[in-house]
Amino acid sequence: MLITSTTSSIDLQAKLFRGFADPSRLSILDALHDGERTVSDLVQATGFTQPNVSNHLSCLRDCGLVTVRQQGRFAYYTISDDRVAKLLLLADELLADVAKGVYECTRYNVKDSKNG
Amino acid sequence: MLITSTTSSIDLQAKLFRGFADPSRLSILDALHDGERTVSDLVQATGFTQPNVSNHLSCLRDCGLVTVRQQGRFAYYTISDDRVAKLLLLADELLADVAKGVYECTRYNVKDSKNG
DNA sequence: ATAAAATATCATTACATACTGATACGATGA
DNA sequence: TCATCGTATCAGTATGTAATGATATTTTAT
Repeated sequence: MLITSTTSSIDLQAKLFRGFADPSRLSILDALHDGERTVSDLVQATGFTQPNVSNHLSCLRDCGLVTVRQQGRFAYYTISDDRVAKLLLLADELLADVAKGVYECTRYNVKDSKNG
Repeated sequence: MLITSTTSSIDLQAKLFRGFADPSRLSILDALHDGERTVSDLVQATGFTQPNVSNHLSCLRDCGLVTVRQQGRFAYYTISDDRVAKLLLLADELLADVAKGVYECTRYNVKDSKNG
């Protein structure tokens, strides 16, 4: 594979950010903030359906943002890297100043993560 | 508006990350890294069409990630906040370790930002 | 006044992806 | 062995959004 198009750093970055660009996944990451949780824990914490949670987890796992520890029929998920939490924190800080603009931005409409 | 559903912090965060979750917008932000640029500059730097660049810029502007300075018929765009660059840098660092997983993640397929 | 340049906006189209319901799989306990 | 639990996977659907081409708007130059 010589002349093939290498996936640029920018494309990977975009893909990484997509991992964070969904309220469901953010809710899950938020629920993982205090330590490892089973899928059922996360289902209960978020109110999402179990397949939905599992799908998002598999996405986050593939991207290396969370890791799994299998124990019996339970799967314990954890945030894999401190920088994930760091990134979320930095985003929150930035948001504190630009929240109004983000809120009013009509380009994309994120549906409410709660009371769907 | 009393009983209305307040947009949660998580929804806003997701929306903010969406601003970064697109290769075109990242390319534009990347091109803005060294200072302010006109729309034409960005069109040339990225190879995207002018309406496309303008659309993304208006999105980034609404979200407060870039600011504009009008001068004659030119519009000079700048990254508005240091933390935007900081966030991108942190993402790059994280990516250095999880890139393989992100690359192999099949959940979403970001199309190549170059050679479209 | 006219033409050209720089930018913004609009409608349309095509595609990506989040969600759901059904189901399969593996592990545990009776 | 059988039933149940926890989790993963799949196909189908609906929706959101990025890109395009056309056009409007404002500014500068001749």
